[in-house]
Amino acid sequence: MPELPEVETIARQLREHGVEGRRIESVQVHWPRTVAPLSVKAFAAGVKGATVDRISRVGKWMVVSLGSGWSLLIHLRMSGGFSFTPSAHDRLVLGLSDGVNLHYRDPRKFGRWRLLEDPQRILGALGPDALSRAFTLRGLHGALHARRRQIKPLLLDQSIVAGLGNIYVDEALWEARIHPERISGSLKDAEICRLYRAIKQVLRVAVSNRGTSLGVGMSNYRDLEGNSGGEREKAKVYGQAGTPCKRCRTTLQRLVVAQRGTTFCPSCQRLGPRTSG
DNA sequence: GAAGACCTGCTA
DNA sequence: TAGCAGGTCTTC
Repeated sequence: MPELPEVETIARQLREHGVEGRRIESVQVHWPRTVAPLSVKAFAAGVKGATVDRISRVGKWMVVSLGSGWSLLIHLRMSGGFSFTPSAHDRLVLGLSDGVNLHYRDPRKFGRWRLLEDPQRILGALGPDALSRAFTLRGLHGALHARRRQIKPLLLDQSIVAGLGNIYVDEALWEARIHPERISGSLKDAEICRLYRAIKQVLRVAVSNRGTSLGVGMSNYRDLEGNSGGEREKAKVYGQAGTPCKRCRTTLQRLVVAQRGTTFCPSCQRLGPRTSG
């Protein structure tokens, strides 16, 4: 489910709901793999009694800094989410001070909670966060020209830039008019510039819309208020194969790039030089 | 790189 | 019933 904008939305809502400052009084783990490689016992022992100091986000990781000096790093993967009320797929429940229960649900059980003394052990492997100042045009240019890889899988690689997933890569490439299979090292300066701006813009708009919802297949993204997000309606290409391109009216096409479903405009996003016109 | 593994739920 | 899904990790 979540890419950068959804994780950002959830982190903000946890803060707005006053989770920061609360003490974790109880821990229930219903799906032990969620906290692997720690045992449920070790995980609970490390978390119980700690205070939630700060909730932030790096890439797709939610970072919960604890009063103990340790950090809880939460990755929602495909279907993780939070609620203050129980639901069918609760995998972990934190009992907070003042009787608040924070329920982590995750139907597909891919999500992971890591308890670490040094969060850099995980965050250090990430590239710059796509919405941070550390992600620069120069840096993107260098990363693209340093390799010869298809641009889409490169942008999905969290060690290059952190936060993009399948939806926003397709959206950004459409916005920048770049074919998803273009080789990174072949992109011209003007294209890289368009791409850089498109990534920032697409993510900023999505954050201001409080994240996205799939609608196709599993529409289980819900923010803490139970809203499904508004970005879906505004997707320019994701999930829109077969409909006209919003820029040129050409029918959007679907293909598979690096094993990921991909939608693009065959007219706006060309692989090679135009053969005519 | 590519394919499989990890999982469940929804749609065709 | 098969096939697909917003993500990563491991193993060829």
